[in-house]
Amino acid sequence: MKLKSQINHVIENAFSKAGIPHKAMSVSEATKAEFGDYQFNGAMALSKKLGKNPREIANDIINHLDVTGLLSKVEIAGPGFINIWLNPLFVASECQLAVESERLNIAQRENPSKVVVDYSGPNMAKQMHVGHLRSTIIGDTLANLLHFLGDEVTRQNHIGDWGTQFGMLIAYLEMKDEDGSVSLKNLEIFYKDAKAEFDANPKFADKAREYVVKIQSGDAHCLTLWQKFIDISLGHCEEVYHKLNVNLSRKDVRAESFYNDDLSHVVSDLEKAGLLTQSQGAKCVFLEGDEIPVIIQKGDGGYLYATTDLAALRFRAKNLEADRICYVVDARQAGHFKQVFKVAKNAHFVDEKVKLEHIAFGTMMDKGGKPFKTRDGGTIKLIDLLDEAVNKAKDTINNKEQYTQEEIDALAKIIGIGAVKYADLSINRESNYIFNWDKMLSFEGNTSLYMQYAYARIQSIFRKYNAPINGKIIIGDALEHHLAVMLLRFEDMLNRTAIDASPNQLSTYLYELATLFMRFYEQNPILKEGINITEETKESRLALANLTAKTIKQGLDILGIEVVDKL
RNA sequence: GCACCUGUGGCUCAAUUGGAUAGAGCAUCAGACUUCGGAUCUGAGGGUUAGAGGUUCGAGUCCUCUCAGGUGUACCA
Repeated sequence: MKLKSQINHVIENAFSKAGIPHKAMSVSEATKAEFGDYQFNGAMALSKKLGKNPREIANDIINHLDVTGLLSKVEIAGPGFINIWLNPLFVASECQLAVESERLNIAQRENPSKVVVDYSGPNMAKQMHVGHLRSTIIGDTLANLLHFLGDEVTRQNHIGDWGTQFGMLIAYLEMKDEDGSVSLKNLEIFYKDAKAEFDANPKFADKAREYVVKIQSGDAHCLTLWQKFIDISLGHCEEVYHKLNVNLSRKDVRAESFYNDDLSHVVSDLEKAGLLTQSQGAKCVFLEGDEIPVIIQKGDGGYLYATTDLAALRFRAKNLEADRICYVVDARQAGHFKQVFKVAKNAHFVDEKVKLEHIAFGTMMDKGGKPFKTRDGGTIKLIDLLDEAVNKAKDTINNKEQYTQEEIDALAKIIGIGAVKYADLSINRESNYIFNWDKMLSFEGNTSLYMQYAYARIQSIFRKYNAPINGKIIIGDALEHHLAVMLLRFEDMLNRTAIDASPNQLSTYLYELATLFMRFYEQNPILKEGINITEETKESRLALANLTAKTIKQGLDILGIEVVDKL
């Protein structure tokens, strides 16, 4: 439920009844338990505008506050904070609605947006490495989240399948004279071998250059070779997506080559709009305030990154009719996107009201805090990282449950992949990322395993109980109240996370929720032998545990992390 | 040179976008088990939020300067 807006509504009513000629600002979650569940800090801000003492204003507000139903207590504290306690009966009945609802009583958007999320974008000439991890899983999480909230999401995998290097690669594939299934097993080696041949053999180099032109002009033989190469390379990526539990498939691929035919139109349309300037032989757009222009067409007639991006932006805005376009790309390209977005709007390729967002994430650093260099060979292939994570997870499984080898494999996959994803998704995406193998594969503290464990414990209780869980939720003590309010905050948090496109808000929430549940569970036993609680209390606690489990599962599901009933 | 980003306990990160006494995890130390699953829970120590000014009822958050690090900076993507 949208808890905040309900409380805000009550405050707004008090504002109008009290005759305060201002819009009420939103309440926020209380920073401490002793301050209640929510707090309203607006009285201080209004003090100057109204020429009144903030405590007086706060008093005015609470005197006109309709506390029936929703709230149980309000209090003025400090300079004019209004502390708000929710009515336990209201909290209980809302939790009840959530636990009985298919989607935890979370509303689908009334006015869904059409959102394009551009993420992953691997280069077909190379194997995916650890640097591709962030774009892939942050983008996937964002797409999952927006979809869950009811937006119309289009995932776009803007793969790099076009450019001069492909002439060399397909010429080499042809030389190898096989279908590629052997030679393309390792793209790094294939690329290196092709490059060596290119440097050593002038005849081959000529052919490679010739093939570049031929692909671009639509030569059937070369296009067949090229298609074969792309298929195999894309197959490698799909293997990674599958292991990563990422929702990207072929239908989401809209490659660079897709926009190729439109590039000349981009140039002519910019020309018509009077935005193009010849400079040093190239066709450029100069933007106000920028020293460096956006180069649209090179001196030799070739097109650039920016040209393709403009074509893609126009396609997404006009053909896909997007209201919001999110680019999940490394923060180092901030300047590029700032410029391209501006050009797209100036040229009316994209309507002014369309939101263009660069969902930037920090650079991958090594342990010494230096940027991870892709050229120095030091890259770790993504697929190897994932396999390592799964192997490491296998070692940590204490085989109390007497699993079969097959079950262990399945479990290790869920734990290991979850750990890798969570390690990444739980940190603020904008800060630089220190790549640390140990931390990434650790299963202690704030990791996905903690949430998975909490979930499994709850399922274990249900197995023991072995009866339908449909009791009534009653808030029995402060800890239960705290847990229940946390559960009701889920929807507000998801909406905030969607606006900011910051998965770490979701992971922080889940960790807090799981921690709170563990405390609740230690303090308030449910089925423990020898305890003396009423049947009502037991059923209420079971229902709260059930809602906790459902919420954890739903949250992890958005992050693309699976849960299991037994660990 | 110019522009942008970052700087929070020993380490890795939070901080509801300007709110009350800056919170977690790891590590360290001390507790709780014939476990409703110990992959857990309870507690302790550890901070002048890089530094100096400023704005205001109130600053880790906004402004200015300094220092340190990172990134970008015309035909690669």
